[in-house]
This record gives sequence, structure tokens and C-alpha cells, in this order.
Amino acid sequence: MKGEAMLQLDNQLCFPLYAASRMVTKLYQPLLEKLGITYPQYLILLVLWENDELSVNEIGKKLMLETNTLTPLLKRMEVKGIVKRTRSKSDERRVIVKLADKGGALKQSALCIPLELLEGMTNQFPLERVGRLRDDLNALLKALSQ
Amino acid sequence: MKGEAMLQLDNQLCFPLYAASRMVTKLYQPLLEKLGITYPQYLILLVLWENDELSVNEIGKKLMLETNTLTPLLKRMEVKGIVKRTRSKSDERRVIVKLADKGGALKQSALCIPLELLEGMTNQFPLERVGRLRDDLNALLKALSQ
DNA sequence: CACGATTAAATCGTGTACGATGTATTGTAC
DNA sequence: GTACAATACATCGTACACGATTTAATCGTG
Repeated sequence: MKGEAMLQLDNQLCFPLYAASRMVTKLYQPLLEKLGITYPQYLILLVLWENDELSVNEIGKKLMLETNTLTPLLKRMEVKGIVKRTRSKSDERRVIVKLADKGGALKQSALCIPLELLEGMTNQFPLERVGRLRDDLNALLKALSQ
Repeated sequence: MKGEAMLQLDNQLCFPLYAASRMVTKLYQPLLEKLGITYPQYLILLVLWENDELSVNEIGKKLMLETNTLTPLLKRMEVKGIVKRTRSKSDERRVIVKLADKGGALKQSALCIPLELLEGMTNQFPLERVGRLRDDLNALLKALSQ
């Protein structure tokens, strides 16, 4: 492929990745709106539902986000009563994030979300392709993070 | 898969999509920094290099972005001397975006970017998988936009 | 031709992202 | 133990994204 052709939007990986990410986020939105949370806030809940308590850094590693993104995000979630933030006694630098009552309760309402989303997607896009896409993306992530 | 398991980060499509998109954007950054542009600005240049002049709306359709994102973005690019914005004579509602001198010149410097990026990527991630990923993402985009 | 509906941008407010920098705490080497 | 590096967050500034609303121009129908 010539350099010229490679600059075409269709031939690049970057654009479909960027557009698909935003588009899928929008798919989640009506479902998350019912829970009163945003998409990044949902991601934080996903990792907190799997782990009782995590430091800001540990959340950051799982979601590949820096503290400059997480700190204000977590503060907004604390104001909403979704998470609690406390300094670690053993290491005063660390801030421990736990689910607050509301955050734990949201899990029940969220259980249906992945399936609902898949259903909305597989109307036009076959399920096995979703699986392949996920695996390829995870492989890409792994490859790029070294 | 149980609802519980579907809430795991690894099993969802949304997270790898979100993380991979941000990670690939970061791959572009050192290359784009040399040109003095950001990643969304690069996308706008890609479509303007393919089309001499486009209205804000037409750019928006190609990149799936709204005017509330594009207007300030294009204004920043205008300040830098990369694009020109003029009201259409035939329809005063439309704003026509064209390349300014600097924007045209950037194309030469950008020709190497797609290849450089591919090379950085295919060290760990095979080329045919990049192609499959791109095709799957484009198919997903098409499926979701109807 | 008039006038309500539609369209194209722009504006506003909120919420991410993230590079760069600051600050407090802990680890470590001498 | 003390100074210095490393670590964990927080803060600041800039640039997207995008829902909601506004403004101005054009279209369509009677």
C-alpha cells in the first residue's frame, strides 16, 4: 500500500477503534443513566464489585488510568454515595476505595446490563465475531503494554 | 455465562475497546507532537486531505462527531493556521472548512505515520490480525449505525 | 408572500483524559 | 538517624466529547 492510500480513513486501524469505542459507550448510556452513573464510573464499579477494596493506584492499573483522572472521578462517586475513600492507616499515602451502600446495591441493577447490551449488538453483528473482537483487542492491549 | 461472570472486566467487550482506543491514541502522540497537532486534529486532517473542502456537518458525519465537538476543535486549528473556516455564500448556515497552507504542508510529514505506527505495533501483534481487527471494527460500526 | 418547520453552527455545562507539576509519606543508603 | 530517592495522590491547565439549548438561515406549504 502506498503512503497516500494508508492515510485514508478506512485503511487505518486508529479511526474505527476510536469511533467504535465512543459508539459502544453511547450504547451503555441509556442503561447507565437509570443507575445514575457514567461509563467510566461503571468501569470503576466493575472492578470494585470484583475486589472489596482497592487503592487508587490499583484501580488505575486495572483500568489503565492515571490518578489525575481517577481522583476527581472517585470524588464525584463519593459525593453520590457510591464509594468511600479513606487513607490507609499502614501507609498514609494510599487512599483506599471501597463500595458504599449505594455502590453495593447498584450491582443487582447492573447484572442485566452486559446481556442487554449484547442483545442490542448481535442483531446485526454475530456473537462469535464479538468474541473474536474482544480476544483480538485484549491481545492488542497485552502486546502494546510491554 | 452467569450474570455475575459477565460483569467481569475481562469478559466484556466494552473495556478492551475503551482501553485499546486510548492506548493507540497514545502511540500516535509522539509522532503527532512533531506536527504540533492532537489526535482528533489528525483525524480532521485525514478527511481534509481526501476532500478539498467540507462543511462542519460533513466532517462530523465522516468522523461521527457533533458540531459541539468540532466547532471549538476547528477554531483551535484555525488559530494554528492549519485550516480556514468560511461561511458558504450559497447557504449562509454552512461553514466551509478548507486546508490552510500549513495544513496542506503537514501532509508530507504525515505520510510516514501509518507505516511507523504499524511497525511499532506488529512487533508483538501480527499484521493479519491488525487487518482482521480493523475489518471487525468497521463491521461493528456499520452494524451499530443503523 | 407568510410563517412554522427544518437545518447548520454555535454556545453552555459537565465529565472525562492526560501531561506536567506539587506535596506528603515512606523506603533506603550511608 | 539523616538526607535523598521513590511512591501515592492531588492539583492545574488544556483538549476533547456530548447532551441540551440557542441562534440564524433556509425550506416547504398554504
